[in-house]
Amino acid sequence: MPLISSPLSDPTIAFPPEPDGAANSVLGKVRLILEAFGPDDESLGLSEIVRRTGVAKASVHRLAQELLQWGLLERRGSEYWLGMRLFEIGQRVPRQRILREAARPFMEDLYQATGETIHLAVLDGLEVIYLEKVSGHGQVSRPSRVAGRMPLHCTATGKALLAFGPGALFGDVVAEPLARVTPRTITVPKLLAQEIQQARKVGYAIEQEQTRTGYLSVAIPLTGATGTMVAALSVTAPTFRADVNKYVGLLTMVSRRITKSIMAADGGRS
Amino acid sequence: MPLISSPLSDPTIAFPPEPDGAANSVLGKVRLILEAFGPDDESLGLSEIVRRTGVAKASVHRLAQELLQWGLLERRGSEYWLGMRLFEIGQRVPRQRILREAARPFMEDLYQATGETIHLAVLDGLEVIYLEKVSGHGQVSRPSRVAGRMPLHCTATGKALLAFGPGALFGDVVAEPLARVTPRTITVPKLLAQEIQQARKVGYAIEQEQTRTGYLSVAIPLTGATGTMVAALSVTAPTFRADVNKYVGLLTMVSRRITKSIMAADGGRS
DNA sequence: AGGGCCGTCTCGCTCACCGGAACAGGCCCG
DNA sequence: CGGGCCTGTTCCGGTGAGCGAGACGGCCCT
Repeated sequence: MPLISSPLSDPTIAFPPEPDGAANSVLGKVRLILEAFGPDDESLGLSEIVRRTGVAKASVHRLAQELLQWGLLERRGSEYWLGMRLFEIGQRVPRQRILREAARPFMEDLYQATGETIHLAVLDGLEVIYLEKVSGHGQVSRPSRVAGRMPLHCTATGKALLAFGPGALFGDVVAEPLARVTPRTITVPKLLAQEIQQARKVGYAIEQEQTRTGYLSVAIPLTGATGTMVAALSVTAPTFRADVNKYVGLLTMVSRRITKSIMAADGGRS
Repeated sequence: MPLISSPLSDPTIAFPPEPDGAANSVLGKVRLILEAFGPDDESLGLSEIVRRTGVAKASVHRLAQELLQWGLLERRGSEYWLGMRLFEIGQRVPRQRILREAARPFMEDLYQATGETIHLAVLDGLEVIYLEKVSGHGQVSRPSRVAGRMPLHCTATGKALLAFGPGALFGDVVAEPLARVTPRTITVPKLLAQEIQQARKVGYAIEQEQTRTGYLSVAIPLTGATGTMVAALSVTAPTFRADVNKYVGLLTMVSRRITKSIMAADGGRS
């Protein structure tokens, strides 16, 4: 909303880089345009994009034409949509492609054996990001999404990553206050540290109604060729019918197989 | 390989726009850089990108820094990788997200009922592009990939799209010679037309060893809210154990359910 | 017919971008 | 050892790609 910090001052006097996120480079504008599309937006009109980005209308129009030609945007009527080519390029990203291709069939097995939701997640920044999800018809109100992000401290996959991932991670996470997601979410660093310690001991992480009331999750780490932690695999089930021991058994078995599969496919990196 | 058309001439004398596909806009360069990463490339060095794109090294370097900051590229050592944010943005593309989210659980059902590979595909240009794939551990040599492309005339999903998609499509496809993928691939437009006609009559499309020897596929169209064709769903199985009638039955049942599900979720568009 | 949206297009100024060239480090080979 | 040859990185002056205020026409409301 605040377009310019001080409307009276000559803009040339203001801080040249303009402290807000906007950039005056072409790429900066393109970034603003593409990120103007929220996770739930289907399409946006040109003026709406102008409103959200703060970029001049003529510029948005010009850049949109070029993005259209590339296929990063598509157009129906006078509405812009994120284009298929974005999906295509996104699927090439190796950090998700390799893991996903290796884990997919095993996630299928897990789903068949449990009938519950299976997640594959990796660490990105200080959050987990879901690479893949296998689930049935269960209709919860706000379901998790592929490529969706979640905090580390309230998810089973997040705890697994905290326990078996980079050592400095825990410190960074508790540096900021831990968000309360449900009444049972752990927001005290000390308690979280205990859980992580417990996870290290038993080899898996667990979360009960800390992400969604009525559900619990069990997660196990996946290690890459070098022995470094790269991802986590989890089963999520309604608490009333969850069988934690069963899940742990299945996950440990599958985890070994996936690790072996990754090492066979990938030479050594990552 | 041919760097400059005539190595002796002063480059400033050469055609200023350089007739090849390269663009002299920032976005054009960025496109070249991102598309320098082939489907199987994991990482590229800066010089390799320069070689593939033909963009000046200083420019690639500068743009790469900016892409790095955005997260579209990542870096380990001195190698560039396509970055996680690309995956994230790609998953927001509505044309795949909506369909995929609606179809996912049903594809799971199909897989459980058949044990065979299930594909979800849409039309993009004159090819099919796979939005989703559910399969087991079967290790074929060159497996299909999510976001991979295939010709329309040799795949079951492609024929379904030809039969129930836009009317002008067939003409565009046969305008160019039909590539032979296996010995059984149909390369004669007349024969293809007959198959399409047959598909229209029975309501599904079939393909036997026209994409891969030893395998057949059955596909069914999925219609959106407006009644327009939007996608196709298929079962692929080794010919020796394939049960076409069973697949047709399952697909027709599931197709109706997905269509209903899409209409419920999506208001009316697409 | 007026006011408010919308998308489109023009046009001269100017600053972001360009890219040749120089630089620093690693590796192999003579 | 030193001289190629390969990396990735940095500098810097010239310039044209990109910029955005503003004008314009179409559409839907009052």
